[in-house]
Amino acid sequence: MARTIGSEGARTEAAIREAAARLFARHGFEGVSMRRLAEEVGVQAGALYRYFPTKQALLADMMADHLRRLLDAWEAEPKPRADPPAELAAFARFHVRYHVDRRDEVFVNYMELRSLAPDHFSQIAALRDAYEAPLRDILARGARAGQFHVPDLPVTAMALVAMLTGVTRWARPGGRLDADALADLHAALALGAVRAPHPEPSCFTPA
Amino acid sequence: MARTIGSEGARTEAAIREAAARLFARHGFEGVSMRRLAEEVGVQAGALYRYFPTKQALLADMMADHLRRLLDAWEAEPKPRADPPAELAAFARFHVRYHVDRRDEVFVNYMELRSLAPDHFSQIAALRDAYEAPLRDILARGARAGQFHVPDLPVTAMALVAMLTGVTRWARPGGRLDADALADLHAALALGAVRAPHPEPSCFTPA
Amino acid sequence: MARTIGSEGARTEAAIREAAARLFARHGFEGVSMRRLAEEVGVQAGALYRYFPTKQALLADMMADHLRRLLDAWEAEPKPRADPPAELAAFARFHVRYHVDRRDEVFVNYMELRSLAPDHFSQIAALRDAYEAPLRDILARGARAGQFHVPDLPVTAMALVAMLTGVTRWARPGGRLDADALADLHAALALGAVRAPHPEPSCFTPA
Amino acid sequence: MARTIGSEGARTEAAIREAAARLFARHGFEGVSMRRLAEEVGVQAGALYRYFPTKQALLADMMADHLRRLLDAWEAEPKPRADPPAELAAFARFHVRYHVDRRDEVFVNYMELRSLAPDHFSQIAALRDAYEAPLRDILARGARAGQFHVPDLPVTAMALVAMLTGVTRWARPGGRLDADALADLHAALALGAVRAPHPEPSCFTPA
DNA sequence: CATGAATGAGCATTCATTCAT
DNA sequence: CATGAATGAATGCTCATTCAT
Repeated sequence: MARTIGSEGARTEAAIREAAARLFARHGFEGVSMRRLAEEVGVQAGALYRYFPTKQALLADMMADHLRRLLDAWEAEPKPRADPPAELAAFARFHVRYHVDRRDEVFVNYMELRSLAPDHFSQIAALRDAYEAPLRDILARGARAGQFHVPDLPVTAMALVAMLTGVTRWARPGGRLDADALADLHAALALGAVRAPHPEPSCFTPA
Repeated sequence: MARTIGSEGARTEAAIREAAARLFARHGFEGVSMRRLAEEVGVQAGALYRYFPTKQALLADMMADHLRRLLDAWEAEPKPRADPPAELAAFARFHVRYHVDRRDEVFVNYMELRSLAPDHFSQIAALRDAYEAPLRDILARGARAGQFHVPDLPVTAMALVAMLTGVTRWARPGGRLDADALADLHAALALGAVRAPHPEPSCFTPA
Repeated sequence: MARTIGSEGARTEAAIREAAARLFARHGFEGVSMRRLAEEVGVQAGALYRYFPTKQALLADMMADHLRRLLDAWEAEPKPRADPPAELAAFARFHVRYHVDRRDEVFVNYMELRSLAPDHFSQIAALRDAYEAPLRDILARGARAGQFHVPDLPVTAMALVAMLTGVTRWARPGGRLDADALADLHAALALGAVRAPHPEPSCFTPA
Repeated sequence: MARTIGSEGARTEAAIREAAARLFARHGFEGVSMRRLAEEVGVQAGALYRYFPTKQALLADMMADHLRRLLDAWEAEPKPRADPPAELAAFARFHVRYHVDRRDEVFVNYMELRSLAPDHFSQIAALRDAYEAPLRDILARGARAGQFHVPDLPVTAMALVAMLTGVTRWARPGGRLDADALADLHAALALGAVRAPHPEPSCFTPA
């Protein structure tokens, strides 16, 4: 019988990643043993080492993988251009929707930075910074245009990301609100947080 | 003859709490061994068990202690009354200042909930809920008064807490901004996030 | 490719059982550490846990195993029928011979009942009761036939077992008397202990 | 206020001995910690070391003490003289009654020999031997007089002691039979075990 | 591609014991 | 006479990892 493309091995590796995301999210990186992970996958512990040289490498790999897919997804997202408020809303909506759908991976990414050895850490930190760069750019352009009030760009960007990511701490699939509703609510909060406080001039000035 | 009040024992217990907060925050609860903790305190591992019956009990004790002191501090805080926007700003400023000054304890409290056994967990969850209750109350009153736009109260409260707490992830003592500056910046963001969007009527109505 | 049947694993497990019987008998269950046991077997302590999930389970397993083999051996023993004195002598001889040859296992079985958790305990107690049942049966039939004087059946059965088992406390292979001699001596004592006291009628009656 | 004769200290020491007998009997010497013992007595663990230099010394002390009191009690016991069967019955009755009333101490004495260091061990072994000497003497005289059938003196003595002591393994105060009933039953068994099998000569010889 | 057996270090916890007070 | 604090070694057990098969 013909083998599936990518063969057994590829399927096993995918199963390891999935199981690791689930277990690391629930019990923490240090709280999951290779034996437990192997059991979830349905192999012996030794077999995991065919796919990842160490437990730490598995974690770093998962985290980098997640961030790269996040960046790709943002690239692929249809986005408004040259309209910072619309862009910010789009970013917030995208961020919440993407994160709510991938709670486990996100949780691991945000919680287990401290479990990384220094060289893995800087690789991951660079990817995260790359993902947050467009947000800083949107805020900067909106501020220059007088649409946003951003007294401190880096702090504001980090505060918004913290708020938008916080949703993964409590949102559950099948909860009261679906991903779209959560995305809209958070987009409104993010937009409000930085909106320039006095659009009153609009009453009097032609501008 | 009576022992000196506050003798060795009390000092050792305090040292354990301090060292535990520091180490748990940096390496995670599961990432710190009792041996490592004892070394930091300057005793042998066995001595820790004179003060806390298990490692888990030490964690739960620290978390409950932190939350009780947080609740007490908020009680003691001079607060504006009957002015939701001012109250929200006060809450945000208090929260950021308190949290930035106690980064380790906060971090442990927000990260290690999953390390708690169920009964410890519910005790801690109740304390956290008690702390967030005044925020929900402020938002509710502000919304009723038309000062805030709060389409979903619980989600908004959690989003604001996530934003205000996020600062502990990156703020360092001696960083570019001091606690007061960070408090002001976050208070403005929080207020903006829920501020009712159209004060425009002021242009047209006499009100 | 299939592993050799009875490979390393099976040999290691057998070695653990043997070493455990020897060490538990000499130093008591609580007096033997898993490290010490592993050393005797020639492996690291952790390796023991591939074969027995806990130290307690190892003990219970050994005890149940011993009792099952004892029951099987008694089943397989050629026995006189319908002649209680001969049956009692056969039981006594069997018991002493079997026990003298397996001093360590017997000693552990009789001494370490208290080290068992309740569920393990009742399993072992049931097996012991099953082994002593035939003895009670022999005594009962002999008493009914007037061949034995048994004023209290359970007490007598326990007293006999205590006497017959006591030999394991001091008998050593290569001692003054071999297993058969010990068996005969104890059989005579047991028989005497319950023999109906007055065969005197033989003097006067023709019977 | 006048101190009780023997003062606090003597009472504490007695309490330690009592608690130790109870706990060692139930959980084994190695199964009882000095802390647990101290708790039972109502003092801190350190206080035990005022009375016994080590845990091992406490055990040896208890065991020697028990055997000395046992020897003294046998000395003080009113005994038949020059009538081996009556003497054996008296010994058996005494042994069972004394042992049933002091189950904990007896149990510890018989079980924990192996927990003794060599020098303590030989001291205890000598005392036990001294206690069993009269039994061997009775058997020897009875055999010489043709009243007993004793093909092997040391084995018979040990077998009888094993039988008579076995009662402590299951007898409970308040059980179906009281100490006297148990003593009588065991005396009859012991006597029967060694009684010369054929008193028939009495039929024919004037003797 | 995976197993089954094992290692050696480490874990949380408990121990008998000491000693200043 | 006793406590409260601590030690240092040991306990049962789990871990990430290795490797012959």
